Amino acid sequence: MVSKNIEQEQPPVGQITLPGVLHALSDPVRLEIVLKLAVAGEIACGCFGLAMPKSSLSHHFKVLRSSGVVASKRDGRKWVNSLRKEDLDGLFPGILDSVIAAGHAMRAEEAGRK
Amino acid sequence: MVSKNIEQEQPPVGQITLPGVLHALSDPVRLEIVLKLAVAGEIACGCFGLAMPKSSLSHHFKVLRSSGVVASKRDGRKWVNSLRKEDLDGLFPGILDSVIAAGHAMRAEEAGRK
DNA sequence: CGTATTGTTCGAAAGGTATCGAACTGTTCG
DNA sequence: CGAACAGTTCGATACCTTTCGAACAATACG
Repeated sequence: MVSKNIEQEQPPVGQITLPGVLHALSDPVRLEIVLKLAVAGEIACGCFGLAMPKSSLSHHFKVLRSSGVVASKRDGRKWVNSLRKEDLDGLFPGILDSVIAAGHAMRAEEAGRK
Repeated sequence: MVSKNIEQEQPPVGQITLPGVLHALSDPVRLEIVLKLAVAGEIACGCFGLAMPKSSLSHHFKVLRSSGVVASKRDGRKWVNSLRKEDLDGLFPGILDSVIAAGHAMRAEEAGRK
């Protein structure tokens, strides 16, 4: 039996909902995660520069997975996370791209205002 | 003094945040309100076919206003609500349009599945 | 096998959110 | 003025979220 639970958490395309996705993206920590994934493609959970306990990060990844935004797969002893970009683009064209673009702009502006 | 409180609730463009907007849109009731506003342009609070008490509706409008998604103005004894489309498009290009399009597609699919 | 690594799960505390009924404010109209 | 209307505000309840530490599982490596 291979990593049973996590795969079940990730819904098929037909079960992804618009409010669910928007809710997942509406948390600053999760938005940050999505922005990094958008740039890096695939990252393990621990490789974010976020100052949080592992359990908090794990919670946010669970929300991202169960809403259908992020896919996670085992690779050795890490988990490799990636955006479900094709699924989301097929369901809600343009949303992911515009949120990512706005999120990056937001971060750039925050950095400039420091 | 003219309708003092409500205007203060509506933030200037500089105070609208991406997580705030996404959170406002992530509730099914509020998403429904936004979709109707997108079609109708301007609607009074009571003119939604939503089966809810006035106080619940009022709460959702408050969230929509304080996140910067909706503007409300007095007109006689009604309130006229409208989307802050230009402000949102300026801040987060494409997000509102893609959410509205996805929301309408979602509703159409729900109707077809009845 | 034992240990380190990576992340999950559990339980609890603190705060936020949705929902509702009842009371209230501001506006129009007779 | 007084009644009707449109929506807000208040208080209460129930639920959901975020956050954290501690304990647990799965994998890799010596």
